[in-house]
Amino acid sequence: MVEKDLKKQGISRHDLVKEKFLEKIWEWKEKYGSRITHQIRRLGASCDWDKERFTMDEGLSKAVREAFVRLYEKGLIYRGPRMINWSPALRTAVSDLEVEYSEEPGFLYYFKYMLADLPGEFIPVATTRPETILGDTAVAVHPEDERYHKYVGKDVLVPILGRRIPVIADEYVDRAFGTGALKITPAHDPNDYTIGQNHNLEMINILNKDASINENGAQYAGMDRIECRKKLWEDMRAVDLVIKEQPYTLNVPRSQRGGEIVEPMISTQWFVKIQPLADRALASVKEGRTKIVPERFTKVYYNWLENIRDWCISRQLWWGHRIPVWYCDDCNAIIVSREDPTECSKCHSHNIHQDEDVLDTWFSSGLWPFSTLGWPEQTPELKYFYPTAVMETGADILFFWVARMMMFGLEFTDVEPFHTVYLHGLILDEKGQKMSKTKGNVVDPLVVMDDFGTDALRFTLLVGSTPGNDTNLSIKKVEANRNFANKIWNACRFVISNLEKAPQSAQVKPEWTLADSWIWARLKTLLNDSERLFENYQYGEAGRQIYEFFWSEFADWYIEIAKLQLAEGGDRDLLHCKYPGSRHGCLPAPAAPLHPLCNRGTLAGPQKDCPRDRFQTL
RNA sequence: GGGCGGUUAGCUCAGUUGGUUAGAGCGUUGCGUUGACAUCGCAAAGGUCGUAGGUUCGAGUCCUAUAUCGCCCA
Repeated sequence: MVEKDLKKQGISRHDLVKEKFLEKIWEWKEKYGSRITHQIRRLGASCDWDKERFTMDEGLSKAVREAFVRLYEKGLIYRGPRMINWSPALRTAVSDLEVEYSEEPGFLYYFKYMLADLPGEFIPVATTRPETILGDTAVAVHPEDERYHKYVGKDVLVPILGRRIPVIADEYVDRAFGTGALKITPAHDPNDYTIGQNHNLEMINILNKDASINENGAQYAGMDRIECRKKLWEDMRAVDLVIKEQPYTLNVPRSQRGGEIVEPMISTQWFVKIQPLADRALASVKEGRTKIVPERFTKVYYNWLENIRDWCISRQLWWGHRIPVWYCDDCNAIIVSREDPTECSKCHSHNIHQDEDVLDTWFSSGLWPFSTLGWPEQTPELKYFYPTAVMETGADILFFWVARMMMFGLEFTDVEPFHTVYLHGLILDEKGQKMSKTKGNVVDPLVVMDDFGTDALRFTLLVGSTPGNDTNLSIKKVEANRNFANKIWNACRFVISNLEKAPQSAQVKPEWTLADSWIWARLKTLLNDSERLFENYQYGEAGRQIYEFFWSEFADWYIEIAKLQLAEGGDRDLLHCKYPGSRHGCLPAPAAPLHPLCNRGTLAGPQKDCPRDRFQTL
């Protein structure tokens, strides 16, 4: 976000010195961080605000280091060249999860791979990214493909560059797709990378960090990849290597943050060997120690963990937790340490420097349930608050966050961080589009609360949807619920004012009328039902039933009847909280289950007009 | 390619062990109300619950197929 703001002013992060840039980020954090907490407070969240934590806090940094070092010592963190997703604009690696794919129109380019030693003969090959030809190190065909069988083991020539590369046979090749022959660019395509490893192919990186062509691209060096695609294709056409272009729908990988095209590249990065962690996280849900609500998400969770790949945790950014690794400039030792070292642990040289990279933000977030409580110290807070009970979060970060908390929780504490994960859907804008800082279509809850009140918004958000399903935020709905909040308020006023008029001390328990008995029975049923629904995480249904009861039965009927009863005079138990020993109170009763749904009306409102104890009869 | 979700009243959506005339909000129509509430009340119109089969005494709810929209993963 900060980089975007700067971009509007024509500044890139790389134009600023690092300190200046970090300063800007802290400014942003102060501004928006406080706005977010302000929103949450206004929504009436009952939090212990003294325990607020921020990812970059001192205590969390300590936990991050501890976690990194432990994983490293256990052999679960390693550094090495691997296929990663490279974001050219941000100039950093991003994880698989941060890449989104979009279908876009493009072309399938057909061209000739000339046989090196058989003049005039060629293998036709199709590709969607011609510029990657510069990094080709093989052509693959299916082992049983009769068309190309005779060429396996021979060499072909890379167009323009003239490098000799082998023709190999691999069952991965789909005979029906394109020409049935596949060019292999192990350094710039994940599938080719796998094939390249299996066949011990050379990997030729052809891209610089800004996705321009590097020196391996010979005369194309320095061109942007898209420009190179055009130029190379023209040059190939000039020497009769082009067969045809065919319109084709591409699946383009784009960065979730910036939106620009992500390039698969070989790069040296830090990774977490994730399999052992994933196995435990998987087992605890399978064996029921942690439950996911709604249940259908367990399948999604399984599927992800069962097919997980090592997690690339290093980012070439300036903001974040620095990787706690130092390199010795004299003996090349790698020092991984909880404390900043001053000398090389091997040769005691003082010529050491820290790894420039920072950690993926989700690395620290994954430690959240215990890093915020002082871990690795066995603090009283940690003992009391860990593990917690219910983790409530958006379904969209099941992988990013929930799965990582599960994995890290089990790895570092041997206990699941929570017994239940409740996933809500997304609050979408009126058109059903995801709200995001990037898109700028965010509806500020503060504005909605100014217009309709906190309770109206709370009630709408909690009641207006069904677990795990997305909700379009409709102002009409907020308006309707504002009317409900108003109804509660007025009903409360009526009851309270009549309580004040009632005899101060009724001596005998008054006779119940039919209406009294009816509303009491209904209330008991409602309380049972709503409690059951709350326990089953069906907040929406609970809210609807309470709404229905309060408005259609309590307000429309009981209060109307009560008016008649009051007019007759005498003691009426349900409106007489003051009767000694009475635990009945029809107003507070429906207010109790309403409290989590709209706590301004049920707490702040009545409290103002009426002593608190009247609302504690349940 | 695999998986998940939606498809219910004019609009936006509820409806979780299958059970009497399928619900709400908004909108529409009519009537009413000067004491909790006009940010209101009462009433009405409006639905073959995507389609086609199946299971069952009974299906919006379960099964199979299919259409269509959306999301996730590869």
